[in-house]
Amino acid sequence: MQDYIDQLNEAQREAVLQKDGPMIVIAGAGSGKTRVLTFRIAHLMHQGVDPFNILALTFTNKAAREMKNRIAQIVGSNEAKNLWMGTFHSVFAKILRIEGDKLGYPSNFTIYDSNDSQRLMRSIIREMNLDKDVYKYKQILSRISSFKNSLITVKAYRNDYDLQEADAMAKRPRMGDIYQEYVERCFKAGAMDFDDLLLRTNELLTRFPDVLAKYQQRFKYILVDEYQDTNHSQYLIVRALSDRFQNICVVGDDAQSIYAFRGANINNILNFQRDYDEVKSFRLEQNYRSTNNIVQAANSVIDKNKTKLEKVVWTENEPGSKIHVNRLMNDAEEGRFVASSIFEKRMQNQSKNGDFAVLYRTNAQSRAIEDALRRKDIPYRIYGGLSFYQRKEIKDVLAYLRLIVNPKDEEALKRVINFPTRGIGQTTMDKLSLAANHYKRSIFEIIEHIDKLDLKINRGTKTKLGNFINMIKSFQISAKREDAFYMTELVAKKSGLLQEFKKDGTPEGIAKLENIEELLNGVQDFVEGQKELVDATGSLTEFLEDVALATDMDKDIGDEDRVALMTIHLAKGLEFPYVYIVGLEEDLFPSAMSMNTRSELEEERRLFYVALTRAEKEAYLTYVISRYRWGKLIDAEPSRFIEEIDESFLDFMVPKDDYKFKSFIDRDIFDDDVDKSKLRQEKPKKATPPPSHKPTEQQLRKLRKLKPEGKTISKPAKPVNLKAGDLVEHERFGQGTVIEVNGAGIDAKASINFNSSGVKNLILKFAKLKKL
DNA sequence: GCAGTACGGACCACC
DNA sequence: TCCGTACTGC
Repeated sequence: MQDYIDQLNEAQREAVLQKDGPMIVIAGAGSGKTRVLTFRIAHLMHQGVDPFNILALTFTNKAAREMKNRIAQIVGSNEAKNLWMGTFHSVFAKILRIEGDKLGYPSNFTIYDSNDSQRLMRSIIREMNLDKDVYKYKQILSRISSFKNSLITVKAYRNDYDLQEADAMAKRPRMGDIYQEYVERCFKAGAMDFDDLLLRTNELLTRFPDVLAKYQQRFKYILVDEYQDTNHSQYLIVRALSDRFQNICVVGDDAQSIYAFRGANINNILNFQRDYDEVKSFRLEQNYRSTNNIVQAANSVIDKNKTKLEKVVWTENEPGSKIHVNRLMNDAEEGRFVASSIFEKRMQNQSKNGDFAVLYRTNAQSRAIEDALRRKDIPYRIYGGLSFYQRKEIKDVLAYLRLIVNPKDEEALKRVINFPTRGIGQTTMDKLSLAANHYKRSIFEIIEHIDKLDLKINRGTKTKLGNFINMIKSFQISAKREDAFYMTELVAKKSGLLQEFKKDGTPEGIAKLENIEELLNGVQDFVEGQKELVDATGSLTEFLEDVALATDMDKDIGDEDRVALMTIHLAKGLEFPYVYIVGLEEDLFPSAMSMNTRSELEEERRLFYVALTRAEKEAYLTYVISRYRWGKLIDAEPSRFIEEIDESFLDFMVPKDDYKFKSFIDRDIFDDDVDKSKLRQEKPKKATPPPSHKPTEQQLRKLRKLKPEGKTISKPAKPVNLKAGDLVEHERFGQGTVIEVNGAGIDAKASINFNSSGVKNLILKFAKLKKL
């Protein structure tokens, strides 16, 4: 252990050695925060603290897994596996499975993901006959989410005149009724949404002092990572649990707080010292990750924020190259620039693809980058966006599995009762829903007792319903003895899902089949992993919980050597030698929706700070003159964030004079209460004049490929012109020869003989073919 | 009950 | 541009 401690710098060592009492570690970007956390936990165990008494809450499951592995290397895996370590959501989901019956929940409760919540909310609004343009389901849900995160229950809402008044003013007087209905429907379905996992934990700890005492006693030492991103609900859980022993260690960086939009409260970290007595505070300010240029550039940006803890990040690393800034004509050009830059760097420096990351503000931006990388044959991997588990076909399989575990799960039932089609349509479902609400039972139960009820459903339909229920019940019997893998395979086959996707021979259908196959592989891995554990069996229940709380960040970057494409939010906590931050334009980054108030803008700036500090060696910033958004080409202006970086750290790849910055800095921005509409008027709206710089040879080459007017640039046509005999390559099928082409334009189809998989008919519009 | 199609809104980030 | 929903005709 001493060996490990000797590796630390002074600030890190002090934080590791401090054993008891409340403490806060303010950890600058790249300052070895994870190291401190791991060593601290290992050190606690070394001093005789039982791992069973340590609770460590991380931001992602992956972070927990990695930390556990590292601790295992120090103290041995037998000890490490008894640690309570995971995200808030996963740790408290486990506790709720044990204690949830006290709140009236079954131990096999379903976890609704945001998709389920949205579907449920849409049907509630429909059933209540409300105007869907006024009661926008997403807005309603986000309001309910913020209620839950602030521990405002339905009852509390009903007692809060101000809240109700606010909703009435927003022309949504039925907010309270919707909230109530939503909560009741979730409860009736035996389901918790993400916010419930925290809210119900709070309820559990407040209403049952003995339960609170039990977990206070168990978690003698509590550590919270990324404390700046905790919301009020999480804050209260941590406070309650740490109240007895006060051995609470929080780690975070206020400069990297980027989740205010989902209720994270930066004040949790800013006020920590006020919340506990005699707080020991530690600052990790030496950056080991990035070059000095990057560290200083990032500092110069974050300096513009007013709300922050004092902290100076510094480094002993070499200055390194300046941050490159480039302007491109449009998003396609931007993609091409990034791709060729990666291509060149890879050659020059003998770097791997995995050394590069392209970061963007919104998922929609990935497409142009993707196209360009594909054209240059640079392997890449997109993180986030539609994650694997969000895909339709996967959600369908999962819905069957969920229904087996919890037949009350209404969203799962609605999803699959008529898919594949079984002749159970909307009319029947409406009748069943109505009855379910009336009798306060689940739809599943209503169908079970359908013969005793008079629901005006004809005989044929009743039989179809009965068959469905019987199928699920037979699955349930198998699930009692079989593991998750067996069950998934059984369901995929017996439900008719596989046949459904098999029968349409389109590339999409094939892709779906492949995804289901991938799901099966995933389940198998999971089951094997679980069976090695003492307290797990690889059951369906375990698998579903794992899936429900899995996030895009949990996927291992792994050993595959690919360029990483992801949003900045997803990149938090990661690092790459070369980082490209694209789309640095006003209204995109900072986002148009985050310019209303100073605090929103400061969050965007922190986001930019996070992006910049991911880079170890070099960072590239790009922006474009016009960009496709909402299917239209629109003018863009460079982001104020570029201008906010001290110029001495920048290398402008096109002459600086040509950057059309608006002066944001001179004008002291605005106060939080300024109305957005006024700002809009203030802002001079002008068409961006065409650039008047003397183009470099490189620029000229690019421009020649474009039509003279920026506005008329069209995206390169996707379908490749093919004729019989052409040699082509397909993403999935590999190389092949064109046999014949039918039709023209977007309807064109081709028969292609692939070397590995034989003849396929492809619709060229969809097929991602490359002519060789 | 279902398949095909027209239409309007989404694009901010996520456990 | 893409997606989900509503509408239409069988």
